[in-house]
Amino acid sequence: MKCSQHTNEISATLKDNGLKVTPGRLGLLDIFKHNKKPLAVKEIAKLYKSIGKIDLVTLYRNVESLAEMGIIKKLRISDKEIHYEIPHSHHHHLVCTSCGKIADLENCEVRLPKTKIPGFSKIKEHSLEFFGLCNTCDK
Amino acid sequence: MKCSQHTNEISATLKDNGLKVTPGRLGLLDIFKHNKKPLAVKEIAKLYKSIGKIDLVTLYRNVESLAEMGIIKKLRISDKEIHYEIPHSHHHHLVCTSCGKIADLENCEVRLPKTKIPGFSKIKEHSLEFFGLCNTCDK
DNA sequence: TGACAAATGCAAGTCATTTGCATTAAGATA
DNA sequence: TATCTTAATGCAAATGACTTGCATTTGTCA
Repeated sequence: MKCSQHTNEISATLKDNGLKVTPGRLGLLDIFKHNKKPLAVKEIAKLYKSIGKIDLVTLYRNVESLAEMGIIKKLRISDKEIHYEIPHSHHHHLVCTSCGKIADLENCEVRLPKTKIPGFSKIKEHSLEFFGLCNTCDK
Repeated sequence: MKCSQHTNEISATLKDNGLKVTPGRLGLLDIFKHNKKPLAVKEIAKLYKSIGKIDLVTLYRNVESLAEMGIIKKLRISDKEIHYEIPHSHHHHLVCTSCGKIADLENCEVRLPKTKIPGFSKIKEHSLEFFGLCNTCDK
C-alpha cells in the first residue's frame, strides 16, 4: 500500500532525526500530503479539526521541527505569516500582494548559479517568488 | 549636483504618486541611499537618529508607501521582520537561517521565465533568496 | 514493564506591525 | 501671502503571529 509505505518512510525519517513518531506529527504530515500548497499554521489548524484535536502551540513546534529536518519547506511569501508546504515537483510561487492568494508556478526554467559565496559555507535551499496582482484584485 | 538632483527626482516621484514631500520621507530615502542593503524598520529607526527624530509608526507608514510606489523594495527574507532596500544593480540575497545575517549576491545568472500565469494579470517583481548557514553559525 | 527524555497543552509573554484619533503641516487656491 | 483642504505625523492602545515556562503525558528503548 502506497499510503502506509509513505507513513513508514516518514516514521523512519522522524526517527533518524531523533524525533518521536506521534499522532500529532503523523496527522500534520497527512495534511501536507493531501494539500500540496503553501499553508499557514492557522490554515493547518483548521484542516486538523477533521482528523483530530491539536493545540496551536504544538502545531507551531511540529511544523518548525519538520522544517528543520527538511520534510517540509518554510516559505516566507507573506508579510503576515509563515507558510509551509511539502516539497513536490520543483516549483515556485506567485503571490498576490493585495489578497495574499498564492499560485504554484510549475515548469520554471530558472537556472540557479553554482557560485561560491564568501562568508557562507552551507546553502540549504532557495526560494523564488513572484509578486503581483491577481485578476480579481487588479480592477 | 548629483545629490540634489537625486532629491528632486525623488520629490517628483513622490508628487507623481500623490504623496507629499515631507522631511520624514526625504530623510528616509537618504538613509536608503547611503545604506544599500536590506534594512528592517528598527534598523532604519536607529540610523534615523543621526539625521533627526521620527516616530516608529510614521516610519512604518512611510516605508510602506514608498514600497507601494516602487521606490524601495520589500523583502520577505526574515522569519521575524520585513526588510526594505533601495533597488540598486540587480541582485539577490543569501540569508543565514541561524543568525539572520544577510549578504548580497551580485552577478546572479538566473534566467527568469516569461511564462504567462493564468489568474494573474500583473507581475510586479520577484525575489530570489538563498538560505543557509554562514561560516560563523556553521560550527 | 519501567525509566527517561521528548512531546504536549495551557497560560502568559514577546514583539513586529497596525489602528484610531487628535494635531500639524504640505500644497493648492484665492 | 493668508487660507483652506487633506494628507502626514505622533501618541496610546490594540492586534495577531509566534514563543516560552512549566507541569503533565506519552513514545521509545533497555
